[in-house]
Amino acid sequence: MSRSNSKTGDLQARKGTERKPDFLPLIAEAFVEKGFRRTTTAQLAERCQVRENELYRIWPNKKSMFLDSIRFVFDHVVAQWKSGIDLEAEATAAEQLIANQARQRGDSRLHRVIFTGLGEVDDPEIRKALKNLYQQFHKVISGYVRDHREKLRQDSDKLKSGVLEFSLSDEDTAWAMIGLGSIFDIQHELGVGTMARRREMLGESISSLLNSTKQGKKNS
Amino acid sequence: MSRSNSKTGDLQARKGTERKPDFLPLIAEAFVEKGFRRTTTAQLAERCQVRENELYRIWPNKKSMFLDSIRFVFDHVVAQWKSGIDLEAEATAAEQLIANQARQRGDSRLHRVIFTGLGEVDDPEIRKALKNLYQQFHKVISGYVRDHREKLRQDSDKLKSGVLEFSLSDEDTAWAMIGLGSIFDIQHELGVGTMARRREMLGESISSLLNSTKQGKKNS
DNA sequence: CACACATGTAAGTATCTACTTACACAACTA
DNA sequence: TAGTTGTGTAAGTAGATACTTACATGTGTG
Repeated sequence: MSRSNSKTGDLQARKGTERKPDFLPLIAEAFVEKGFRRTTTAQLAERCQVRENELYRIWPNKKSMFLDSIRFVFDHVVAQWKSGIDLEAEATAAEQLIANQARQRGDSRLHRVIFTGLGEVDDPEIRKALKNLYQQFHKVISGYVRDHREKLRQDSDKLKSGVLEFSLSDEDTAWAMIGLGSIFDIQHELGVGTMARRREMLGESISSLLNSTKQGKKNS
Repeated sequence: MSRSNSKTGDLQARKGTERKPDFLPLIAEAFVEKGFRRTTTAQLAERCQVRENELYRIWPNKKSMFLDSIRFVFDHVVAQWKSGIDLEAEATAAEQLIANQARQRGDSRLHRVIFTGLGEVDDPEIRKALKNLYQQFHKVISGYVRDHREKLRQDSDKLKSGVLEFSLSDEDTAWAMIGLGSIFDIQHELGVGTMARRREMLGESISSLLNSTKQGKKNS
């Protein structure tokens, strides 16, 4: 009867406060589906198959459940990115990320958490958590952009001399990629266009920004 | 004492149901600041300097106040765009729009309405209104992109033959521009980076997409 | 003036919901 | 066994808030 199995699908596997890791995925899922305001603590308890006060023994209030959920979903998304990238492959990580994004994006529905969170930015803690989330995303993606362009530069050196200079900095490019992902999510959420067209838009626009060089730009 | 002055700052200028155009800007402003859920009908009434039931004589419920506000803000933003564009100027409308965006964006805070609205997309009416809003934005911007590129093509013909072919379709470019605007708003909202850097990111990335041609793209 | 009707004021209601409290029961410890 | 501590159940509370109702006060029209 004592707990010995450390992880199962059984919600009774762990006891009391230790069950936080069991509950968090369920709670995060609820927030992802409904957002912060529209998710009630009663619903959260029901998903976890406990009473509300069990949750309040773990978290002090609903907001901290939400903050934990933001972090959880972020970790989940980044892990998903990394699992889809083969470092041995000939395509750069950035290229693989684009290809995967166009395929997977919309599954995680991270944006639901983010958008409803953005409606609560008056709260400094939520604001801070979201800012942190974006900055971490940006850091990861910037790294991919840098590596990608490094490789482009090396390939270019072999053919002709002259250093490649890109239109946008790696950092700006990374931000732009995040923005393009956002509009993809919004289109998806609202049912604008078809999935095929959204994918094309995402893939083409990102690779255009990734690869556009100053030489390649218009005259004047 | 009777109403004769049709438009003043005075909220008593019009009477009853006719005062909708007086109230709507104030209501829209409230939603822009706080979003849908966090704005209470009591606050709306206070802003309009009437009791709540006055508002309920005009609108059947809070949601339809929100729907009207979405349309109002959209009109406001598009009017602002157009007022900033000089059709006689040598720069294309798209170029002027970019320059103006980098300067003005963040004033309207349209995104607040949109983001909190995106948290309510379960509601079919709100979903529809937002979808419509995005599609109208897209239509306007697509037109700017088309005109801009038309001019580029004409200029190009004079110098050298060979038709310019752009990396992205006009439509995809327009969507991408909207996405880049979104991330600008998000950065602004969260206080990520400085305004100068955000502006640079927005301006550079948009003009890169606007002007990037297939010839200009990488080899292979 | 008298009547109909629109508008303003104020109080109320029903519902929702985050969070709490009271308490029974079981397990471990002395 | 007795006490303490942790866990589960159920009910409750206090506050917020969308929306309503009752009624007083004009206001225009015959």
